Parts: sequence; structure tokens; C-alpha cells
Amino acid sequence: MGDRATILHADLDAFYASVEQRDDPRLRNQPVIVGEGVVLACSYEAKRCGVRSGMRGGIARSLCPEAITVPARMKAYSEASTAVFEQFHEFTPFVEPLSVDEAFLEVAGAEHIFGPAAHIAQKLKAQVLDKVGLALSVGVAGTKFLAKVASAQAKPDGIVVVEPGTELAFLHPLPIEVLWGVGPVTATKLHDHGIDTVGDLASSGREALKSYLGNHTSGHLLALANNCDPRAIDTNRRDRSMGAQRALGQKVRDREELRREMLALAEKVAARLRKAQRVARTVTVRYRTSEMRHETRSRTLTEATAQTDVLTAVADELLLDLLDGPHGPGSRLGRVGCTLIGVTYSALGSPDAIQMALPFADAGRPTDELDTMIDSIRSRWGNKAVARASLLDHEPEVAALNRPTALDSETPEQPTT
DNA sequence: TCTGGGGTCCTAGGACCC
DNA sequence: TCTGGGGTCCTAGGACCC
Repeated sequence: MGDRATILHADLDAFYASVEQRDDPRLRNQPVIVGEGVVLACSYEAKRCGVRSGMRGGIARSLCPEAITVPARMKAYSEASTAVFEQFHEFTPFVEPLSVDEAFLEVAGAEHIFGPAAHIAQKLKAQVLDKVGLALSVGVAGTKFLAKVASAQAKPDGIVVVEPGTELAFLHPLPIEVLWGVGPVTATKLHDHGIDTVGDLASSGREALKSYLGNHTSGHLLALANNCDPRAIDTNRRDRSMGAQRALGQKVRDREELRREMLALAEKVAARLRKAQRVARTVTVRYRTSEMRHETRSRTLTEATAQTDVLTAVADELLLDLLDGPHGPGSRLGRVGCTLIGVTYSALGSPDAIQMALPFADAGRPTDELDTMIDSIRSRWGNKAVARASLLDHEPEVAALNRPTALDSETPEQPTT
């Protein structure tokens, strides 16, 4: 791993805006803003005026008055995404989606068919443009992290290959902000200590970093800065949580209105959960006060469920706790206000895994049979502990499904070379 | 640039068990 | 009854990513 550059990071350029420009010729070569309230995406022409995603629509339009604003068409983006991922799979089965518009591809096993990784990157780009009509940027490197940094450098519409042996020369001059896990907070801390480039970070002492970044972050960043990233492509990733939230503007809504809003969100996510054939065990309600402070309340159920009435009832209770505090209905709401509510279901499992596991709960099956069952669950549902959601800990045989070696261990598929 | 909506992962403290 | 170590789970909060 890492001694050959066989990992691709493929990233669609300005995805939503590119789909709009593809579908409406009048938008081509024009500054385009997708999304009305806030900017969900913008074309490169709009980026040149300083427009960024997440920006309020009004500010974006004042920066770029000539921009054409269009509403988001999620269905079109999702169809385009599916079509692009089909092209990825034409080259390798080892595709790890990161979001609708980007993925890692392991192409070690595909090189004998399509040629070296850099050629595969070119063919991939050409094919996505030809079949789907969208521009793709590709980074090619020996590790995931480097491939992702390379694709960012390749934008727009380019390819950057980091040849083996040149990794540190490529990485060290770059600003620390390129590191995965460095956001505004961590960046400020690093700059305060005179660390501005990845090279600065790589030559820093672990203990010194630890003192202001903590154990995990310092180890993680130091590893990345020294180009140490052993993570393999994981084709089995599944959602670990599902949620919905809604911003409410400045207005403090009344208590019953917030409860109705929460009910609608909780029902919506429960429906998504069932559609995905998943069950959840933890309900988290989130809340943003008028001072933009975030608060959460969560509860873990004894058994995972996708039943709307159960999930909505828990969400309602948790919301009331946030709204009322210890001093009665609405008393907290009056003081802290509410500008956003949301609900997330997590500790997701799969009802099928539970049903498959159940026979083992009441019959003392031999361990080799159990091992076979665990293998079959793993092949269907991935490496993560899908059976955890069943929480049948009082049944030792099913509890065995949660054995770290069986389901929690990272044993990603390896390409056959 | 004071902010949408969808996520992931980590931490610290407390409860509880052996 | 007190003290201790080790482990797991749950909860609340925070940082980060697209």
C-alpha cells in the first residue's frame, strides 16, 4: 500500500451548478447560483466573484449581480450521481462513495486491463463527460488522503498524479488547511504556534502538538503530514445515522408550533428509515437558541425500531425537555428562544440482521454454525456491527454477533491483484 | 460570511458492573 | 463500609466535511 499510486479520488466540479448548465444551454459560461435562500452550489463563473456555498442568497447576489439563480432540482442531481457512479463501476468494483459527487476508486486490479492508474483517470474523465456530460477532477496517489488533496489541486477539470517518491515534496509546501480534520478552530491554534504549512506540522514534536490539540487530533494530523494513511477502500459503508433539521429564522415560535414542526421532521425521517430498511435505537433532538448556541437531548431505546409512533413520541419528549426545562411549559423557550430544531436517528441496524440472528437466541447452536451466520451477515451488511441494534445482550448467542472480531473489525475487501 | 441541510467522528463525565 | 482498577454504555457537546 502506498508504494504504487493506484488510488483515485474522483470529484465532480461544482456538481449541482454543472448539472444546471448541462441541462439549460442558456446557463453555460454564465455565473449560476443554485438555491434561493442560501447558496447550495455555484458555477466557477460565480466563484470568481467571491460567491461560496453556504452563503446567504442576498449577499451572493450583491457580490455577483449578473448571476442567474435557479432552484435546486435534487432529483436531477441524484440521477446524475447514479449515472456517474455507474461509470466508476465500469473501471473497478472497489468504489467507496464519499458523497453524491465524490468517491475513492482502487484501481490496482484494473491496471492490467485499462493501463496505468493515470490512464484510467483520463479514461474515466472522458467517459463521464461523454456519457453524463459532466466535468470530473481526479487525483491519483498511493493513499486516500493524498488522492483527495491531489483532486482538489486538479480542479477544475484536471488530473493530478502524485508519483511514488514525490509525496512529501508535493505535500509539505501546502497550507495546513488542506489536511483532513483541520477546520477554522484547529487552523487558528496551529497558526498561533507558528505552524502554517504541512511541512511545518510534519517537523513538529508530538508532545507539543498534543498539549494544545489533544491526543487523537495530534496523532492523526502528524500521520497525514508524514503521508501515513493506511486506510483501504471500503466498499461496504452504510449510513450510521439519518436526520432532518429545519432553520426557523430569527422568530421564536410558540411551543405547540415547534412540537408540530418536530412531529413532521420525526415522521419524515422515520419514513426514510423504513424505506432504507433500517432500524434506529438512539433518538437525538437538536435545538439552536437565539444566541446560536447548540443544544441536544438524546435517548437510547432498549430495542431498535423504525416505528413512527415510537420515534415521534421520544422526539416529542426530548423536545419538551429542551423547551420547558425544570420550570414548566415554555419557560425555557421564553428565555433562550429557538432558531432551529432537528432530529437524528442513530445507532442504525438492520431488521434483517436481527431476524437472521433470532434463531440463535433460543437454540444452543454449535459455534461453527454461528460463525457461518456471522459471515453471511457480514457479507450482506458489511463489517460494521449491524446486529448491535438488536441489543439482545441477554441472549449470549446473539450477543456474540457483537464480538469485535466478527463485526467491528476493519477487514475491508482487498482488490485481487 | 453570522449560517442551510445532510452527515461523520471524537471527547469527557457519569452510571453501572465485575 | 470503604477503596481501587478496568471495561462498557449512555449522554451532551464540539469540530469538521460536502
